[in-house]
Amino acid sequence: MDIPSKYEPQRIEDHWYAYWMDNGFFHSVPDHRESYTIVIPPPNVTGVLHMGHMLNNTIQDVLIRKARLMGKNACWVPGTDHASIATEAKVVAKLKEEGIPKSELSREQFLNYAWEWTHEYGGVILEQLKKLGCSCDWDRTKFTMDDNMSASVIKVFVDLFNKGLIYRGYRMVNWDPEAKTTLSDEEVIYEERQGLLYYLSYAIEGSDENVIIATTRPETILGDTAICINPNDGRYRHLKGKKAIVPICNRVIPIIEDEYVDIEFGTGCLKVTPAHDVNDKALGDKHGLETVDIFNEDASLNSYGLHYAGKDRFVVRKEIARELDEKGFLVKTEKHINKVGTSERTKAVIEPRLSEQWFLKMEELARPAIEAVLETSEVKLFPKKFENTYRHWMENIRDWNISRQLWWGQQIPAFYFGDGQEDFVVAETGEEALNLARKKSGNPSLTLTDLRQDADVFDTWFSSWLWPISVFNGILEPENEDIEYYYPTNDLITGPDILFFWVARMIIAGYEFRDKRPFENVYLTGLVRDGQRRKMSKSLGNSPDALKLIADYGADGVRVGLLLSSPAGNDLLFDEALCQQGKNFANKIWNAFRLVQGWEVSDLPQPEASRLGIDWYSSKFNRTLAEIEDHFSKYRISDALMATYKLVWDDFCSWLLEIVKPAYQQPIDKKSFESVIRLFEGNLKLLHPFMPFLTEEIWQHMKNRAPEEALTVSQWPKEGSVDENLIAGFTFASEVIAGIRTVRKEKNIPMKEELELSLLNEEGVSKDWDVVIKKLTNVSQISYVNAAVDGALSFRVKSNEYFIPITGAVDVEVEKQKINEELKYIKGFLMSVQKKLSNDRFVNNAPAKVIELERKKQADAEAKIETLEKSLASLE
RNA sequence: GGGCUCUUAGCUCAGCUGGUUCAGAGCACCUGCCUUACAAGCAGGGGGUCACUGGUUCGAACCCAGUAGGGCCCACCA
Repeated sequence: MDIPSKYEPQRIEDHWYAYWMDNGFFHSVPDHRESYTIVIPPPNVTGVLHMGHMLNNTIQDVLIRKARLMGKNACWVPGTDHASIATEAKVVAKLKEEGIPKSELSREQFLNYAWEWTHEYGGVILEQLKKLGCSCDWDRTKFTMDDNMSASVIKVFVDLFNKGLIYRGYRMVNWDPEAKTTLSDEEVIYEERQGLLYYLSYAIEGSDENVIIATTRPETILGDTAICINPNDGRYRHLKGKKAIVPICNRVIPIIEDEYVDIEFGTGCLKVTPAHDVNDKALGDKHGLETVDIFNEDASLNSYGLHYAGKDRFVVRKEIARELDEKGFLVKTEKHINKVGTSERTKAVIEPRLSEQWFLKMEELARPAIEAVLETSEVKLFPKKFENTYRHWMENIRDWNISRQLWWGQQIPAFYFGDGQEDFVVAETGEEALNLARKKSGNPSLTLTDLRQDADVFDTWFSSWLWPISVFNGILEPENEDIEYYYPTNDLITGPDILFFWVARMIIAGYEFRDKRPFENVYLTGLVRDGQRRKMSKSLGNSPDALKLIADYGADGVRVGLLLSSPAGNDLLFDEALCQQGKNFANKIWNAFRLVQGWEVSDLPQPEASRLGIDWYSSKFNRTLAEIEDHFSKYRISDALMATYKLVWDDFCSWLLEIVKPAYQQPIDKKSFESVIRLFEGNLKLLHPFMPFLTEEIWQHMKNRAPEEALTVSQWPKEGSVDENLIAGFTFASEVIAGIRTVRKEKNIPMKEELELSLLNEEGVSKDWDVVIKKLTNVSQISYVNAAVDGALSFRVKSNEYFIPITGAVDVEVEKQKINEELKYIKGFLMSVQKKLSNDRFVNNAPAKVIELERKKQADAEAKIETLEKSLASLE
């Protein structure tokens, strides 16, 4: 046989991928067929493939390939995200390595570097997806900063501004002093850190009294503008209306009252620093306090920091604590664990900071998106449990801060023409802006050079929330053929970690800009974790190299490995052993193919066993097909795979092929051969979404096929009839076969030695399957008897008793013991059934169907006991 | 602190919303086999008080309450 006995994925994967591409199988254009669309969650343009990508892209490919086989016009749109802060951080770091600080570059120079970087590394990840077998329509590849993608973002912003949904606000935001930008709440990660609680003494103006205040951030006292006590706190009532003096800077600040203050915490007395704490800001607004910002944008102190000006906040914390101590203001310190917000990207400690930002009002926008998921189910989440989290977030949604103090991204199209709060206009182009500005300012002589564009860019998600629309250019040309045909898309596959960042906002955008849902189903995958349940991450070094895995196990093996244990929404505990299982499965199929391929076909009559086996497998196939469809409809991809796995490995390879297989070097009859090939092809179709490379290879090997006959573009099997009698008959026969094999094993009788089989047929089982039993167990003849056979080994299936005469003595005692054990069990079982049936309340209350079943159980058990007792008697 | 959710075999999970597909699957494990498709394999086998405690019911892995221990989301105390 010239086909290697081991499947060698490396040999064929690139070949078939190129073949599919050359024939344009993944490319879609609108036509008369029903569309099936997936838009890829765009990975960061400079990213590399990690296990999370592998998992969710495999799932997407399974769905898209299945849809393609089902005759739909399948379109999977790939692309990448500019990921403003992540990419900018990388570029800054790279430039820093080269000795170029960002501060020395102009915006244009920096952007040149960033684009260079993007072109160099961008799209690496897309090439990696090809290795995995992803059947994306690469002609449609998009990048969130492509010209028309950016133009879409700008247009949407202007539109929302004109609708009155955008405003500028002086707000407390999460400031990343490292990246010198704002972060959204979602980009802040809270960490528990051991810190100190400093007890500071403030003098009361015009008295000898002091008040002690606890704080974790002594450096912020320079920004204090009030002290706050709880009006219900008797300890401080006498301070009402007095003033305190801030140590070191000696500012005189009012003592105010507010129930916000927790009497139990610290000393029950709070220093208020409106510029550097969200809650203090609220207090400040409420009580009309002054705001003193003591930080520069890199979180070093400004001139309000007095002699600490220019020093970093953490340095100042230590130094000021020392000074306070020396001057007698520091009463004591205590250890204290507090939660510190850190930047997801730069890990820097977040500084709450007041600044001018752009906001999008969300409450109104969110309404249709809430309805769609929670009321009308126009958009369905899988698994459903995420609807609760979704509800919670959406019903408490806050306005979205969409500006970022970065350069990499779409620059906000707001143009300032003066220094007043309202001296700006918003427009898609400079020309339009100029027109508007002339009108608004009443100054017709304004020129473009008088306009100053806002320096900030949009939050990345402000471009990706349009993704399902903008990839089809549906914002700029709302009625183009593509958007009308492909939108709404069908399924979205992504991780639950970006449910709010992305999924919820896409739903919002879908209704706002298209008045339609962006997709129907959202499949939320789990996170990929390692064996110790740790999240896979580069920093932990526990994430395997995706490409190496593919090299080691084959793309199909890795795909199967990933899917085998990843029910929707459950975390996937990744273990390379799973890929090994996938690889083994691929090899199994490969060898089944080798077997069939090696058969010599001849014009012989079809053996009865083969006919029966083939009919049985057809039924089994159809029944499993229905199960698989059911699993797919519920997005239970791993169950669909497992059903396929068992069908192919157990039913097809272990049973059918063994039934049909001709004796050594004997030819096979033509009819059986053709049937087996047809059934094999059916298997390949079921397998193809999971294992595209292997199945295409075998498919093409089996017959010479024209390109349009490729498996990738063939047709998913149609539902067929299921003969339950055949399946039941086979199941019974397989138990008989297992019984015979067990006897052989226990008695060490080699397969080569022929056996004879007799049976007491109490079940009234048909003799049809005798031919199959004979073939698979090397039984020469099966005879039907009326009484137990002496000196034979026996076993039972249901109420049938089977006898195998053997040469040499049968150990009667062992046989008796076995029968007695069975008797004991079945009698116990009968008792429990009888107990139920003699319970009047059971008989009166249980449904008739259940009672009938119990009666059948009783009858079966009694019959079996009779059989057992007879054979016991025959052994006496 | 608020909300959601989970606990079934050594591991990862099913168990379709009380009753023979009720105790399952895959992997792992054990025992035989290099049987001419496949040792990446074949055949056979062992293994679970369904977290715990009560309750409802003729009947509970499944429903209710409580306990213990995980996980997720949101908010966040200076």
